[in-house]
Amino acid sequence: MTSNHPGHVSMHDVAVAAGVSSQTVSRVANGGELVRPETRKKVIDAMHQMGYRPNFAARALKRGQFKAIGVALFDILSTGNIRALEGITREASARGYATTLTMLNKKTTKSLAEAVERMKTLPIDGIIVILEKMLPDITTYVPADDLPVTIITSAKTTTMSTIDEDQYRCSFLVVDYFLERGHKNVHFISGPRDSVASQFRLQGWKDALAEHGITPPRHFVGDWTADSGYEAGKALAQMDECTAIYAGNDFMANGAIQALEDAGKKVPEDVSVIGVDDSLKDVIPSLTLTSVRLDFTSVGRRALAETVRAIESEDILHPTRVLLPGKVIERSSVSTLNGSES
Amino acid sequence: MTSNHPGHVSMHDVAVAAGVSSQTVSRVANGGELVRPETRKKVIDAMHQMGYRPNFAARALKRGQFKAIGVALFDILSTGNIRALEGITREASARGYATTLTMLNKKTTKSLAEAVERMKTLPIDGIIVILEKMLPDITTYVPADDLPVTIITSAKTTTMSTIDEDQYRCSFLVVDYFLERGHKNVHFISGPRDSVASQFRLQGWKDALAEHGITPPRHFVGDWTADSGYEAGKALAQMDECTAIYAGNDFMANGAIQALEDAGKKVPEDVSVIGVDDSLKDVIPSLTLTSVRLDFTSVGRRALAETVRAIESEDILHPTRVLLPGKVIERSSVSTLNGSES
DNA sequence: AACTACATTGTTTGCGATAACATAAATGAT
DNA sequence: ATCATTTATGTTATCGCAAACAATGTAGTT
Repeated sequence: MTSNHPGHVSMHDVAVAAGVSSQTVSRVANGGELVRPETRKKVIDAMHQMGYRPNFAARALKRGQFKAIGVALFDILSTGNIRALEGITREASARGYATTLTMLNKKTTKSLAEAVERMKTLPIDGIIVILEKMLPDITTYVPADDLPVTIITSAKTTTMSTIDEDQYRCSFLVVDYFLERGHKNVHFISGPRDSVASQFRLQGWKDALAEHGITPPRHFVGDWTADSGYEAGKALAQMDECTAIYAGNDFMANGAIQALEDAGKKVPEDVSVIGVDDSLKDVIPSLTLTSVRLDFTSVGRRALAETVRAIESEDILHPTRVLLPGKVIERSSVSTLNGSES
Repeated sequence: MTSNHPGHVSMHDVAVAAGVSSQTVSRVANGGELVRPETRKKVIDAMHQMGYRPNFAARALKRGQFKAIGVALFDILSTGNIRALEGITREASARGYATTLTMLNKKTTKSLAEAVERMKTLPIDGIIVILEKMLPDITTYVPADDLPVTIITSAKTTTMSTIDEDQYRCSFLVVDYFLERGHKNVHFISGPRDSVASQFRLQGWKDALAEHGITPPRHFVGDWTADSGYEAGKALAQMDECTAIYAGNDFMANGAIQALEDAGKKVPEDVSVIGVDDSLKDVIPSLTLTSVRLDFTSVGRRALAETVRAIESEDILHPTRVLLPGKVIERSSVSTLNGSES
């Protein structure tokens, strides 16, 4: 070892051991063309024997590329974000990219901008931001153009590529599902106001009902927890005209169901309920809750694919906007009412 | 820009613009000592104006250090693993380290060894493996000595540092909690056999009972899901002597409770239940389930701290083994029996 | 004035890998 | 046999940064 980094075996070391030039070692290391089989074998043997591993920094310095993507997220404990992260990591690994994680704290556009700047000093070629929370002024943030940035959010912006579940259409899925089964109206328990997802679903719910000439009733605002769903459910149980409840996630749906049953209403006989996330399969035995499954893993995969596309493309690409549709997973928390049209 | 990496501004570029040598720029960039305030200002102005950011690869090549930790995990969807990952990432960020993620697929020691080898080509200075699943021959795997490896597992090995929740003592916590409240025996619904956590908890449960001269009853083996807990609960409901159930996680506990209630037994009046993970707070309204909270976030933090310690220490450290105690979060799924000693 | 001590800046060098070019050996064509 | 072509290998230069060293300047001391 001639290096000043103790313990590291360089190409030159291998070259000396194999009796060739370091360029030949380089060729062998990179799936070399034009190396005689015997030479190759000599080099490979020397590599193994000396425990050679290419130095990432040197390679990156020469190539100007890291083969790595930085991922920034605000909240790692939410189901959707983790699934997205999983999708990103798996797709990245399949494409030979590594994934570097950064946790963000404050949910402001300024902190996002700072985080992106900080990430640019990291060994990465592109950035994916998982932005569940609403940043009202996200549209004003224009990233520097030297590193592709993809954002997982439903918020609209024309300066970066975005991708997400189609939160807006998710509400149409649910509303139509209820209406097709004879329900006359759909009550909504939304997530917190600062969630992008919530805002789009709220609008979608209103629009979906409006499309059928139905006036949306007052909606409830929860905080994603079962307890907040329970509160809403308690109030909804008093409203006799309420036959269909659309909850922003399964936790709140579960809370609402509990409240309904505590108030003597049966699900789905008296009131039908649909949640979102399909997250309770393992948690509740013989689960009956019908739920919209949003495929966040795919969102992650697509986000990564888009980022890599931008990295590997020569010229600057137009920002794209992709929205993936959800899917109703049918169980038995929805009943069909008499006089149904379908 | 003189570089062949289009868009990149190098120290030299800044140096020319500021009318100094690139070494002076370097000094300013690294919290420079010995630079005259005016010179520093000139340089900083030039940096900002030109949008200079240090090149990570070059810096790493020179320093022989990446300031990054690789994290390998088999399963990103389990609560414990995510929390551990969160702890690692936050602690890393606080210490100026980045976190690079790798997903493993097959749960064999060989695949672990391969993954570690592959990770060594990444820009990282140390490796943390989150190893929830049992690898029977983990003790035989000796990592190469050029990169510190810390493993999050309860399995014992003398070749690497390990850290985990004290799964074994977790059972003592639960058993003692029940016995102190007058229960004469404790039934156990364990997780799957290939889980390290399960194995240690099973042994702990047996030993804790034995310490009080109690013969452990037949235990049930679940798969972490509520449905498997329900099955066990159905059987346990038939056993009149069963007053206390220790479930390997909250999902199975929840399933068991459902089964007990379906069989006409009340919780906690007839049967008391304790789960592990404290993971249902947001999921079930007015949660009553008493549960052991394992602080996986701390495990992650400690794992990172240990890895960094090994990296930054000059000489090779002895592998350490750390086990963090859990804590019973009291709610109301446990009743005190008549004739209790305490 | 001569000298020391230190503050400030510049120059040289090399980290490890590889692109670009140069050279040498082997093969084929006429 | 001679020259063109291909194949196989070596040489040089460089990516951007920072350690080590060198060179200057400036202030304080006697």
